Amino acid sequence: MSHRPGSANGSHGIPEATVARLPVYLRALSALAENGTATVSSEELAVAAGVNSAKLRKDLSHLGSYGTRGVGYDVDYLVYQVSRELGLTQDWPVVIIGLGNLGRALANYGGFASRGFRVAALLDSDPAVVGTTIARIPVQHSDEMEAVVRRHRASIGVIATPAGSAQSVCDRLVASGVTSILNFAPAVLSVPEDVDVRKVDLSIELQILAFHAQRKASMGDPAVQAVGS
Amino acid sequence: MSHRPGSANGSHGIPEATVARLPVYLRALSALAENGTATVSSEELAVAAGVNSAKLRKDLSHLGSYGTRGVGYDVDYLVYQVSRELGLTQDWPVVIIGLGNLGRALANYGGFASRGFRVAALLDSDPAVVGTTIARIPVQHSDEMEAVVRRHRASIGVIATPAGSAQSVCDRLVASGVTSILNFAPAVLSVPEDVDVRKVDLSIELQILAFHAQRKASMGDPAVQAVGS
DNA sequence: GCGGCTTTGTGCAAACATTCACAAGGGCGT
DNA sequence: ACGCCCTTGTGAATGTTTGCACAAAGCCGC
Repeated sequence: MSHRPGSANGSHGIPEATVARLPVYLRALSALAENGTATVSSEELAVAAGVNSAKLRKDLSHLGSYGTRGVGYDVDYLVYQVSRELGLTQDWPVVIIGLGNLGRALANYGGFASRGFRVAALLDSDPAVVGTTIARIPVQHSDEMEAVVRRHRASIGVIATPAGSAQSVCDRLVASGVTSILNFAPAVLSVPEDVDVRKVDLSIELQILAFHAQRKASMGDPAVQAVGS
Repeated sequence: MSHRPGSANGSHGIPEATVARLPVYLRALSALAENGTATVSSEELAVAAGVNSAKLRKDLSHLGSYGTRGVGYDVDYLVYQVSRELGLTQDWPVVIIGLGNLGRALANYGGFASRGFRVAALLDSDPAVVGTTIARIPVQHSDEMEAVVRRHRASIGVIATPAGSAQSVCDRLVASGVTSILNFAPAVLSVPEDVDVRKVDLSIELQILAFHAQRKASMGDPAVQAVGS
């Protein structure tokens, strides 16, 4: 990720940790709105989002003073403010590259389409897949990448290829003008300063779980407890 | 996630931020090992893992002094040490619940099986899916969850159900003895202290990308620059 | 064996994030 | 209009993470 160190807390800068939580708040708020709830306190929203209420208040305070003391936050208003801050009031065309099992699942994923994201095009290099239709969208050949990206004005690319092709696909996305990349391939991507990469990696998550699971398992183990003391 | 605040840097505690990076190092190391590389310097490994070399050295120093000054790290030895620390020298049976598009992709995901993780069982509540076979594994009914979890001694559960059923599936996993959960459903799960939950959520990642993309877009926009100054 | 070259491991300071605790402020009943 | 109660917004304290910069330490050639 290319975040300049000094740029985090500048004149209008929202801390990275806060940005990462805003989508969670937004989801909780949307659920409340659908529920018909008009206002919500920081404590209630914090519980729904699974965080501490002081943290939630500080996070929201970075967006502005949108609450009313003694009352709480107006749900609809806050949904709008958070959406706007996250840039979800505009349309984000997304291109998915790689339509194996995962890419197909992503293309069909409903939650994708909501909230301003729209799957604009699908690309793959396998001739057996090119030409087929997934989720009503035709799969085009990766060679068309640059033309497709420019035509759809896509600025977000999702890489769901095998690890081996991830970097070259990434390079071509960047060359086509994409500046935000969501990478599902188990590979470290190197990109220019101004391009953002976020990584989603099940294998890593499982390994982190395994670490904690092992620690929990060894807690009850007398041999290890003896060593630990 | 249920990490007691004080437990982070105890007697043998490895910082959470470090744990999250160990799998990345492990992957880079495995690639080097397959490549036939015998030793690697912190600088080389840091580049391969996409981090700063000082950070890498400090991370590794939490596991012990496994490097040789003036030389670097023995790749095979380090692979072993990191694997052991992460708990990957043992077998982790995993149960996947929910076999929609995503669950199916996960069940078929090859990288899953490597590194000690083994898909032990598949569960779904849809009668149309129960009884079918995915990746050579029969899909059983969710009602069998407790029996299946106990029979396979599974301690890791993967939730790939719709958001609506996630909490109830989670509760039943916990009741069956699962203490590590990887949640793909867009929902906040509430669990007891001793259960670890990690969340993987595309929608959130996309929203974070959108935030930064919007900021980048408004940087070049004269109107916004004027307001910023 | 010794000096020079290289790379690790780490003390320290700065940056960042979390949490507490409370003053400031707004609504509501009287 | 006033005072009480409730909840926000935030200063200050604490904890965590990062990154620099360098001393400690191993290898190699001579």
